[in-house]
Amino acid sequence: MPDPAAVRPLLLSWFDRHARALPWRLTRPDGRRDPYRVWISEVLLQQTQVARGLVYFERFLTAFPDVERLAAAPEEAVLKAWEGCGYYARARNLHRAAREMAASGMPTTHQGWLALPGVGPYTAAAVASLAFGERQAVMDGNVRRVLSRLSGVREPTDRWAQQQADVLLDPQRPGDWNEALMDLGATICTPKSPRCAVCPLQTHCAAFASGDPAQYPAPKKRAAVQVTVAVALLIGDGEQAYLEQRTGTLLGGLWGLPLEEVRDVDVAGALNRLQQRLNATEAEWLGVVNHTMTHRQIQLRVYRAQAAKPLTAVGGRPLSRLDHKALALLAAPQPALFAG
DNA sequence: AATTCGGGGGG
DNA sequence: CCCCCAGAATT
Repeated sequence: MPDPAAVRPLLLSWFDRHARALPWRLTRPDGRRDPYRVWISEVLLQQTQVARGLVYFERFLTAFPDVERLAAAPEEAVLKAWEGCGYYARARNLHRAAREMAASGMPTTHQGWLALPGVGPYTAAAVASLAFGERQAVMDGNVRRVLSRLSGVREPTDRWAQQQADVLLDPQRPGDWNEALMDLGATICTPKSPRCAVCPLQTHCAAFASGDPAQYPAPKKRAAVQVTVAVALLIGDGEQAYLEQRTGTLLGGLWGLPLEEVRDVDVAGALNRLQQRLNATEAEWLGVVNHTMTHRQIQLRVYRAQAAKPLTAVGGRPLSRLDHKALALLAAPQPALFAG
């Protein structure tokens, strides 16, 4: 653990010159960030890179400029704005939280924010410090890596990292300190090939002294990828189709083609269940779609059939990438061969 | 403490 | 192919 009194001015003066200009860092007259923008951006950036977050932030704020309009919108419109961004529980929780705020007011404290759905220790500390000036230290992937390196601790626990962050937090500029630590992690103290030569904390860093800073922290263990095979039925075409709203934790809230999971390698059985459920005609083979997610590999076998079901415009519903790929089997023209 | 939840960037 | 990303909720 480096000396906080020595490290704070070094990092903050670096931050004063090199802070990233980001749209959610718009500063209000009182010097603090706008809580709505901070909240939306923090949720958007959970497990999502900044470059990608920028695009969705723009989209989301155009659709829902303030918490009142977010609360007034139907959940499906919120998911539509979030479409393609992943971890859709974030969008559903954002919507629920907005409705709580519309009814009871926006919290102004760390504890108050923590009580909202989709707001955990990281997001509560970020909003409390950036928008309300509260002394709360954020601990995200960047901070964890920086702290691991400064102290030379290869396997930091969440508890350890949070305690380190709490002690290091600059009590005079808690919001700036938090952003500074994250900016350092994102632009200098990167996971691979950190740019130690230009790091303001180089002389205080145990990992730099070790000669191989990239070895800190040790990589996390990952769960095995689960392989899933499913059958989907396309009724309609690539633009007007019969869609169902998914429930449960996987892609919950999004819409997509009706599907049945294949068990015991019995594709025909799954297809039969699907046809019976929808009272559909004999199915025609369309093609296969492979979709990889972090922890799951889905092979979707897509068929086309006729059934007396209402068709809806695909573009008006929030769909996952998986379903967009399946619909593209029919919407896309056959790849042309070059002749001569 | 370990899993689960998307999708893409970058080595 | 691999790890990682301004994490949170559930088990």
